[in-house]
Amino acid sequence: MQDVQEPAAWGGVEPEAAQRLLTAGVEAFAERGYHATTTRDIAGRAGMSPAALYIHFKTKEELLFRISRVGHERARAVIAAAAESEGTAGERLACAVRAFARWHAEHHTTARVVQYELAALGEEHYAEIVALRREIDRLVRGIIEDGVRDGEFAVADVPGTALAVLSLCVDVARWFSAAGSRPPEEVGSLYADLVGRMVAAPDVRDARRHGPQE
Amino acid sequence: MQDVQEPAAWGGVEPEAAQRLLTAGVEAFAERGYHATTTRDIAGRAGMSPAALYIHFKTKEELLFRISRVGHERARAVIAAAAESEGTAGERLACAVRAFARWHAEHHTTARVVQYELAALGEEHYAEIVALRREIDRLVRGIIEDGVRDGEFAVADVPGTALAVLSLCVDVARWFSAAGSRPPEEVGSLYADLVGRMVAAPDVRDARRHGPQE
DNA sequence: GTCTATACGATGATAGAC
DNA sequence: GTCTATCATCGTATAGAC
Repeated sequence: MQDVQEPAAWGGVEPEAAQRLLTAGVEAFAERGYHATTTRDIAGRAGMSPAALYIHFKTKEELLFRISRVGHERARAVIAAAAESEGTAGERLACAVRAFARWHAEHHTTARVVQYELAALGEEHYAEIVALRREIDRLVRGIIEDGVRDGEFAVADVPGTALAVLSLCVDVARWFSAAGSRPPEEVGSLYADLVGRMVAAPDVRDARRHGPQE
Repeated sequence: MQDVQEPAAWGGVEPEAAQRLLTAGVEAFAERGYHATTTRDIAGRAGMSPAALYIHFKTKEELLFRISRVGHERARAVIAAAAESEGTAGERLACAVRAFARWHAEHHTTARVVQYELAALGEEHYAEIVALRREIDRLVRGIIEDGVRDGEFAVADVPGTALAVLSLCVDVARWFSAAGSRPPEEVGSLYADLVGRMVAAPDVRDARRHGPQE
C-alpha cells in the first residue's frame, strides 16, 4: 500500500548495518528457511563478518523476530486500512482481500518468513506475534460480520469463512514466484473476486457481476 | 479416503523398522521442520540408535523423499478418485475439494511435510515430486474446464482459479491442529461449499443453495 | 563497530564389533 | 540389522585486537 520495494523498507531502523542484516536475513530465511540458514550466510550477504551480526542482534532468533514483527505490522496495516475505510462490507472485504493477497505476492519473500517461520520463534516472541495475528483475524471477521448483519453476505460459518479467506491470501506467499507468476495486482483482483463470490448473498450476486470474471 | 490412521499407513514398506523410521520422520519433520530435525531425534523416536537410520535410508534427505513421495501419491489418489467419478463437474469438484481439504486436515502432519519441505529435497528427488504435483494440478484444472464447457461454471481465469482452489486446500495443513480445530469432515464440507460458490455460474447458484451455508 | 580467531557443542554420516 | 564409538565438519556465539 505505502511501501514500494522489498529492500530498503526497514523504516528508520537503527544503524544502517542493522538494516542490511535484516534484508539479508529476510532473503536467506525465505530462500532456505530459518534453520537451514547460517549466521555466516546472513552476515556474508550483508557484507560483514559473522561476528558483526551479534553487535546488532542478540541472537539469530532475535533477527528473525524483528523481521517477523515488522512484517506482521505491515500486514496488519494493509488489512486495517481496508477495514476502516468507507463503503459497504462487500467493498471493504474486496479491498482488504485485494490488498492482502497483493501484499503477499509483492512481498512474497518477507511474507514467506512471516507466515512460515513462526515455529522458530522463542516462546515470548511467539506470543507477541500471535497477538498481532489475532488482530488481523479479528479485522477480517469483523468485515464479514458486518456484511452478514446488513444482509449483503450469506455466510453460515463466519469464523470458518474468515479463516479460509485469510488462508487463501496467506498461501500466496508459498506459491508466488516473482518470475513465473502473474503480476501481484492480478492476484489481488482475482482473489478479491473469488472471495466476493464466496460470501455474497444470492440477491446481490447479479450486482457483483462486473469484475474480472466472465 | 482409504486409510484411517496416520501411523501404520506405510502400505507394505520394506522391513518394519523402516516403517518406524518413516513414521518418526513424519512426526519430527512436521513438528520442527526438516532442517531443525536431527537424525538422532528421528532414530530416538523410532527406538533405535542414530546409526540404524542409515541401514534403511542412504541419507536423511532420502528419508524425507520417501515420505514426500508416498504423501504426494496419496494426495493425488484422493483427487483422482473424485475427478474420475461420475457426476456433473460441480459434483466432482465438490467431491475433490471435500476430500482434498479433509485429507490435509486429517493427515495434517504428513501434509505439512508434503507441502512445506519441498525445498529440502535434492534436485532429482525434487523433480520427481514436482511431476506428481503437476498431475494434481492438471486434475483439478480439468474438472473446472469441464464445468466451464458445460456452462455450469462461470470462471474467467481457469488456471488462476484452479491454483486458488488447490492453494486453499493445501493451506489447511498449515493452520489445522488436531486439538483446537473443527473436525476434518467439517473443514471438507465448508471448503466444498466455498469453492462451489467461487465457480458457480449465476443460473445454477440458486440450485446450489442446499449445502451447509445459510 | 567491525574484524580475526576461536571456543564448544551438535550434526550427518561411517567403522567395526556383535 | 543393530549397537557403540567416533570422525570430520559446521553451527552459534564470544574474546579481544584495532
